[in-house]
Amino acid sequence: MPQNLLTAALAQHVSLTPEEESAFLAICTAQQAKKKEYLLRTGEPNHVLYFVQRGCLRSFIIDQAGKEVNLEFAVENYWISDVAFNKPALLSIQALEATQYVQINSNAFDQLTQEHPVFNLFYRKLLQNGYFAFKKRVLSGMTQTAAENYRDFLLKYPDLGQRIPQYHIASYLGITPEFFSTIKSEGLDLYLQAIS
Amino acid sequence: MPQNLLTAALAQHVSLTPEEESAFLAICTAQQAKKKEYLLRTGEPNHVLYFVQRGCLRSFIIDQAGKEVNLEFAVENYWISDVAFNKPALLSIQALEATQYVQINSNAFDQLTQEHPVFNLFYRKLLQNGYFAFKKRVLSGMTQTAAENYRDFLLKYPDLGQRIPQYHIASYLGITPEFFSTIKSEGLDLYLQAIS
DNA sequence: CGCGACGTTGATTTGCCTCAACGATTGTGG
DNA sequence: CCACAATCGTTGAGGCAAATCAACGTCGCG
Repeated sequence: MPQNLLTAALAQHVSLTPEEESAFLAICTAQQAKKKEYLLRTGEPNHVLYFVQRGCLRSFIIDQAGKEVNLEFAVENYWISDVAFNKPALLSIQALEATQYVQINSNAFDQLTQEHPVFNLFYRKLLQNGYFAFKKRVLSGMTQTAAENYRDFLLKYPDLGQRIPQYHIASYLGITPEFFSTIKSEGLDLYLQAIS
Repeated sequence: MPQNLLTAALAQHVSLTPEEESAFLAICTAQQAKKKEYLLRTGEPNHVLYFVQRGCLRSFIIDQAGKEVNLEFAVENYWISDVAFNKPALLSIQALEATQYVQINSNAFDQLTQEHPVFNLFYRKLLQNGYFAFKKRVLSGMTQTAAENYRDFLLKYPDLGQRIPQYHIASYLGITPEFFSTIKSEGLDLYLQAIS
């Protein structure tokens, strides 16, 4: 199992003894998904946390009009999951590229935290980061224009624009592919700003 | 100290022994704020979690254009805080009515979790609920019209519209007071739908 | 009583969407 | 290995949602 990325991601949040680290790795299972493969579908029972080692996953819903709306992308070194465990999933999760990932069962993780309380802190930090990111995104959605949100996207996912279809990015930004196309052609300057 | 609401809010998430409950109450301090009083300002050190017993708090930022943008309201029985502890605050928190609340220091809470691990679970649930709510709000922002978001607001805060100035609600919805006024006059039917 | 804060209304403008058409690229079966 | 279809990105015309700006009425409060 290629554990380097995963253990590095752990170390980013908490420092672990070798025992703790191996107890954690014991509840992880390495998986791979082909392009377009579903890991989870809305309504299915949901009790898994995903960590991407290579490739790209997306989470999305289908809105009232029947359109897919992308909520998040998870590329290398990202965690992704539905919103609440042990309930029917709100989101669907799908691979956009051939993807190597690790999955962690939430019940096994709960057990792990009882034996090794340090993982409470780890999970808390994970949650706080996600919470923080989405609070900021709500604010961005209220205060910024689509072109500015695109600039933020470029900073967060520098190379993803070259890896997946553009309409997925448009959907993530909450705009149509047509308007996204317009933004890009008008706003090359924004890109230059972003990478400078 | 009026503890009934607070202990009920705890019991909603975890079941506690009398010892655990009193250990929790020991780190809570009851406070009150006058209308318009600030509990926290952007940039200040931030290490407090708030629970509202009576009245109303709001969290907001000032955007690039200098306008206040409301992120959340906390009325009776709501928790509210900035996004990350022990960092300069991103948000400001202000009372919109005379407010009774309880504040909990995050460091004291950390200590509490070490003595009583059950509070890890409590905090985790609090975080998950908040995370969940904001993920849904990002999606709502992308898929719904302002009138539909207003309907959601009415369901979440049934009487708040009668308690605070309308422009605060407009700001929370991400629209101008003028357009909010238009929505309301056109969309009384939406309200009737919402309460039915 | 008078002033300032608040809500409303209307005219105009902007951001973004819908629909339609059209190249370019990809991939797949023959 | 080619031909054709499907997928994808782009462009343009027209339309709707919401913003901006300005003016005005109302109310609560000093």
